[in-house]
Amino acid sequence: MPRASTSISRKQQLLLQAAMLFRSQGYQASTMRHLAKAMNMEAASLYNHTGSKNQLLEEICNWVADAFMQNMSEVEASEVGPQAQVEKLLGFQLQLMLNHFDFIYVSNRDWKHLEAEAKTRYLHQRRNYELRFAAIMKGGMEEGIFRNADTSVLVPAMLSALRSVEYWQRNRRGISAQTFSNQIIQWLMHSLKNS
Amino acid sequence: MPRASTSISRKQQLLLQAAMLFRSQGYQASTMRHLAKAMNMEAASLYNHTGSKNQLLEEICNWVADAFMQNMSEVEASEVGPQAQVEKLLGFQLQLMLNHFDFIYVSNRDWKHLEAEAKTRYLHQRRNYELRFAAIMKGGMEEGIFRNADTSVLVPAMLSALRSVEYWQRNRRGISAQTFSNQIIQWLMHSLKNS
DNA sequence: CCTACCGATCGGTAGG
DNA sequence: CCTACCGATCGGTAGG
Repeated sequence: MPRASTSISRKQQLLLQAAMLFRSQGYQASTMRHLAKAMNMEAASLYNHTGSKNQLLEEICNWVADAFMQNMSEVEASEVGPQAQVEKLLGFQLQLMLNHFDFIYVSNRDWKHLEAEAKTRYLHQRRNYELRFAAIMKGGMEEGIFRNADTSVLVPAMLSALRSVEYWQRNRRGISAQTFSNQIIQWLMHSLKNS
Repeated sequence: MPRASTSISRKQQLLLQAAMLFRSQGYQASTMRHLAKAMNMEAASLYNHTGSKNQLLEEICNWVADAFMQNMSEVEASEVGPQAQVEKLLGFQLQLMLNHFDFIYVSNRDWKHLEAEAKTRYLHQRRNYELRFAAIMKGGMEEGIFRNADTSVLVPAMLSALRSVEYWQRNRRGISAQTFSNQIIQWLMHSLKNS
């Protein structure tokens, strides 16, 4: 949840640093002492800004889930055809993954360490996102715009394909983020074509 | 490295249990005491079968990397066209992912916890696999069989798409592993078509 | 925001 | 393969 401008609150800094640390070391391997160092304070002082290490993870996952759901709602509200909706959705998701890589990476990998209720909520939102994505796809198939396929296979496969941003981030090949994003979208949209 | 038949050695059992535990809890969150329980022994006794917890991870990742490389070599040796080679490669990889899910999942997520040399070796093998995959793809593009694309984007995207087996494993939808595999391959091969 | 500190747990060893 | 145990480190609290 980075703000564009100045005056970022201490709490926001903490969340940013936590996401960065969790991404590079993994949630379990990340220690509050290490996080404290990144914040230039003692470990004990962190507890003035968060209730626990797990709460930081929860806030990261919640932020990501909310962002996904907001994108979905915005796309559904747009009065365009299935093809444009899917393209818009993929674009939104890629922008999210590129601009907030640490957050998405951590939520994707470390949601298993959420506590029971938070984990259930997270998984429900994920499932909901997939179902609404599948609904758009099905609409497009019925209109004959997309080739027929089992959306319970195709949608997860498409979403997984987007995770190749992880490859791109690790060793940014010559191309820009925007070019990368465009090529992925172009390939995926082509893969749906009916011809 | 599960054997099909009986008389599986104690060491193999340990590796299997470790992979299962690491997958469900993550490497860092998995304790030797928990692993010992799964093996019906005390934690100290595990050290008669392995040098350390990290060695177990290393053996898991090595086994996976070797399996990938063997598949690639077998495909390269086959005297068929690019289209059949890619299809074969995808089939091999999916079978591997479906039959040895724990091993692949752990190596995909927890290789970061390998020690320096092992990590370097692992990443080199991964990179090598991707490059050889890309070479096959380029061959197909030059022959006009595949539509042109930047393989440094396309190959990681295809490999990422295969990771949707994780979705399938989590909540096996009505379809069988073989049907799932066929549908993914069909979709990916279609996405490469030049028309 | 810090000093001081604790109870729990971890990977691993000694010695049999 | 077990009992006994250790040094290190962890998340978190007390009290200011």
